[in-house]
Amino acid sequence: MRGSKRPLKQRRSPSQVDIAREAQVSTATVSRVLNTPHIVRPEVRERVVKVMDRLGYFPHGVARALASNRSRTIGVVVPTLDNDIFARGINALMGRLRDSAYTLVVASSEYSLDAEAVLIRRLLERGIDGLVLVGREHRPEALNLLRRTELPYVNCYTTAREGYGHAIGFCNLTAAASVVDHLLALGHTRVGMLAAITEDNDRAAERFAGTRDRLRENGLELATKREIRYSIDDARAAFREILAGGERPTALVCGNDVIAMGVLFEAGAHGIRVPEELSLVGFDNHPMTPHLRPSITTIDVPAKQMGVLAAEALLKSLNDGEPIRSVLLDAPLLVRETTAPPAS
Amino acid sequence: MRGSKRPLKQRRSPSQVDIAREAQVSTATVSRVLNTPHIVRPEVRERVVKVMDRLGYFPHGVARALASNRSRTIGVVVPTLDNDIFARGINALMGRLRDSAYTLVVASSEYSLDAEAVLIRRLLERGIDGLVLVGREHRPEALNLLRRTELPYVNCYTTAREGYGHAIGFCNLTAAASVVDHLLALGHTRVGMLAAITEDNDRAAERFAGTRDRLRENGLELATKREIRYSIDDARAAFREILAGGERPTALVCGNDVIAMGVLFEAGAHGIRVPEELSLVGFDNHPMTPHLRPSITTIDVPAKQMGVLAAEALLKSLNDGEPIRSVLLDAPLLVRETTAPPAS
DNA sequence: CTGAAAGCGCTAACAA
DNA sequence: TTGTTAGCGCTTTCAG
Repeated sequence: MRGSKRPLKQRRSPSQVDIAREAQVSTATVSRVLNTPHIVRPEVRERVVKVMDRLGYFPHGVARALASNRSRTIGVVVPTLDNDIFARGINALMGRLRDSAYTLVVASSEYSLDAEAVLIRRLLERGIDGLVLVGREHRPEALNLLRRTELPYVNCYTTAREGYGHAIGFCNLTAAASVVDHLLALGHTRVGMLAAITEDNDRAAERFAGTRDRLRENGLELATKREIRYSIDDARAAFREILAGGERPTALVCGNDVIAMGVLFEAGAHGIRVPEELSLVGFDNHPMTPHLRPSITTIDVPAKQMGVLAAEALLKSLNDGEPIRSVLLDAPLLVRETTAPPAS
Repeated sequence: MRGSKRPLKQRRSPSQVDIAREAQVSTATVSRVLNTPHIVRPEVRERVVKVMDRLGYFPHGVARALASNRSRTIGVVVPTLDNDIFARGINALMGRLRDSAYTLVVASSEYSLDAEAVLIRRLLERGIDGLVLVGREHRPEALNLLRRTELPYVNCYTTAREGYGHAIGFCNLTAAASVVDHLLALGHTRVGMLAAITEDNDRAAERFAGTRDRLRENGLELATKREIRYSIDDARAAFREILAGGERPTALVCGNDVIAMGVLFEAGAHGIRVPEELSLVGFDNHPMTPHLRPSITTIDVPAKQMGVLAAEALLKSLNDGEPIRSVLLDAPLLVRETTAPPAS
């Protein structure tokens, strides 16, 4: 419902009509001064600009968007901003858009694909020229909407896949595999995983699948597995459970660095030495991970780069009609101090 | 004059005209079904809704905004999303707005008030119904624009002050004072500060001023002071300098938790025991601080609460015409393990 | 290079 | 309860 009681008749700024009258030109000319100043006679242009300044004019973006069918706005839907990896990505995206005078509408789905679909629709209604999403899996309603409107959009934090739209990101499967390779090379055979919730989260699901499958390729099964939220406390609790269950592996792959930190802290509280008694790997390269003692071995996720490239792909598509192309970025393993050969 | 029949752009969805024709009603009725369904005869309403579904209609928010003079969009300008405290605040703000079907436009100023002014103007042009800012100090151009347009806005992370607009936040001055009180009570007399850059940052400036002034009230001067960016590396480097300069205080007040963590890590690298040889206090209650060993004594900044309250204040102002009121929240000191009496 | 005029899709008075 | 009719402020043909 629209709960408006009062008309809220705030006059934001003079209109082009006012400028036109004052500067003795047509509104079309005022519009030209704004959009294509080079085709206006300098003398006239200056007169108009002067009037604009004097009257404190600023363009009415909404009317502009309606008339031109371009809002100069990009939308982005992320699971949450509380996850550093998304905050970083958006900050980069935003920075790039700022330079091009585009604005950014942000929405968070809290890791629900249903919520994401609702938000995508809402953004579409509001009028966006392009859209950035996280992951490649989205609800069919949302995809239909995107197809019908032919809105340029790009999936991030994932890879392109037949029928899933373009992606500017990295491969969680191969990243997880490289984590396993590293652990196997160190001699680990009892490898467990503290994954993030995989429902509605294809990135988490691939980190899990990549880990499990690479182990299988080497004749191993996950020694233990749990799905938890991205929270230090949940990670600590889960690790406590693992300890209580006596199922402690020699190495633990964590769904992301926050989980890895939780385990690291909890291990410390139990006097379990990392990496001597337990190896730990995270994902994301959280800014804290290199500074902790021991520093955390992790996958370096190119959040900033994804943000910038997504912005540029969208801008090029919008401004130059250049088709969006998928980009597969590197997400290298950063071997640090939480991984070592297993004891004994 | 009727131009060529070739539409420049493909339509995003059928328009109300299409729905009206198909459902045998006027566009006004279609609009009513959308905005005030209860005043439309159920029979008609259902017919219209059915046609909307069949044709895949969704409202054109831009046109709606132009006609109604409300965009159902809130804007927010923060220094950066890379700072956890702002990411958290925005996430809460966003969550609250999502529930009310408002969208959020986010912009980052990278701690520049000039950039902030440009962004505020840009948001205003794009059409927002309300605005959330960080801090109380803003460029006069921006303030004039806000005044002229009578846009409802609220300053966060700060307090209200005569002539500075409404604020929903906490007091950095008294927070800093409480930090000093705590240190003095422990017996510290050589207190230093690693502040954040205070230029264009009234929050950082007040944290510094609050610390300095409370010390003075107790007949003490800052033992050492530096201004650095919010970065672990910069904090570590700055602390290294302090050590090299031989000016080491017994307690260090840090501009925020990231800085405190940097100092904590660097101290660890130098074998300096915290809190035995050095007490440390941060600001923000970063999610990591309670888990580190030693856990960091800090000011608990109510980021989430500010986000939610700011959203609610704006929504109430927009929907019910309720005036915005300033709110002063608590930012209590959380005494943890990095503070102890100085080694005598 | 400039002006006239037709809308963009919707809401909001006012009638009926 | 519903329809009619103006616009909202701007861009965009088309003519000149």
